[in-house]
Amino acid sequence: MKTSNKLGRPAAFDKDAALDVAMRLFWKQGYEGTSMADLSHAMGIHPSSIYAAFGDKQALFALAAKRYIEVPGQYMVRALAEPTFETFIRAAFYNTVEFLGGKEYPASCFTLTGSLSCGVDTEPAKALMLDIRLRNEAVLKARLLKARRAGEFSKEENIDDYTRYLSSLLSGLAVQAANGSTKAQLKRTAELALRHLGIGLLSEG
Amino acid sequence: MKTSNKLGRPAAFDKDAALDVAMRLFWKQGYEGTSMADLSHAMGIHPSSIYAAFGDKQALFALAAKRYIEVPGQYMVRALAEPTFETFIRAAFYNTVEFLGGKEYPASCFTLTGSLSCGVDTEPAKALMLDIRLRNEAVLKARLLKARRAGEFSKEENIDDYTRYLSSLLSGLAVQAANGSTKAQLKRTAELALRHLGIGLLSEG
DNA sequence: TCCATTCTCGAATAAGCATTACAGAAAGAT
DNA sequence: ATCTTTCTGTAATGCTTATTCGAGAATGGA
Repeated sequence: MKTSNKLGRPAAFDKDAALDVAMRLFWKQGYEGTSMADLSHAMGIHPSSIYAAFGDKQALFALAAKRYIEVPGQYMVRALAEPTFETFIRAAFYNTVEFLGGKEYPASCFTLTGSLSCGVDTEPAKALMLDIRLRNEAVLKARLLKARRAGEFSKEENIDDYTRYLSSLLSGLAVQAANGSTKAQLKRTAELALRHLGIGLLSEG
Repeated sequence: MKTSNKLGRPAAFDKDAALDVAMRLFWKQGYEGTSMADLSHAMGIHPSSIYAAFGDKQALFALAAKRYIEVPGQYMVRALAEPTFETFIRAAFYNTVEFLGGKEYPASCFTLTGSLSCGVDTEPAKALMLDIRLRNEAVLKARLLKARRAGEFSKEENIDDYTRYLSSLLSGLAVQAANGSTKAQLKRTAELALRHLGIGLLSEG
């Protein structure tokens, strides 16, 4: 597993690039729909080298999920950098539309397509996806609390309820993407959501 | 496959009851996560009897999906019976919350957990789930058109966009249910959605 | 009673699955 | 150049998968 070792034969493949391929395949086909043979073929690495470099299938999936969070999943973190509550919400929806409707990655969201349901013996994968979804909700909630402290968010509103509502709106967009919505359609759906939230339209994109 | 035949040994199991069990298992574990051995065990029928009665796994899944539409999936059809647009929307959200939060069936929606992603050789199952989701959107759209004709729905609003927005709101609730939301939490999320749609609160339930 | 039909059940099939054992190859260190 | 370490690729592992074969059991009709 050590990559910084100078002894021995060097690996013939780029570990990050291979992990990126695995992430995309899990994203597209889900944990159960992706076999080690599929992965070996797509990554261009023989199975035993995959096991040597990443561990077993579940470990590889966990690493793919980690990469998902750190690379494409950063779209929500970028929205968090927005200074005000309103610009944050707008950026959250805008970035989500870009993310879901873009061509660089499979449509829909890794945390849903990765494993929404599964057999009893692959539940760790499902639990991992659930964990990420709940973490994202926690991040959203923290931002709402910050907005409340800044006086940008009504004290009448229940933070937990509003968090779940926002989360469900964003998940809804992910399902729309899985349904085949184009980026333009996703954008108009997001615009409707923002309008009903009482927040202005998306900026150009 | 004929059930109305009077000749030969009669089946030792109730076909409808067995199909109901299969539906619930596919609903909970998804197409790929459910093996024929799982089904055989849960249905209490030996594999060859399943093949004789329902055909192969994909055919059984299709029959389970048909049953889903005709029995638990009727919650949206019941909402369609509401006389006005506003009572329809309210009933749609209320019934969805009852459906998702109830204990009779697995949490979340069959059309998502059944197969949202899959390997290349099980794509018919995914396509079937997508087809049902798109049919449900079409039903929603037809109701919106009716509401427009009745003057209950603004002519300014784009019907297709509004349909997709409603659909994404309801899908979002299904993901919330999969995330572990209780019925009470789902209800409050739905209430927020209705409030932002400009429609009154849910009636008691 | 005997026949025709259809179901049940255990066993078998062939393919695919995740995973690993092993032999050889490639590199840096000495 | 040799040694040690680590990677590569082939082939095998044992298990699970969906599906079917064939023998026996159960029924209604003649």
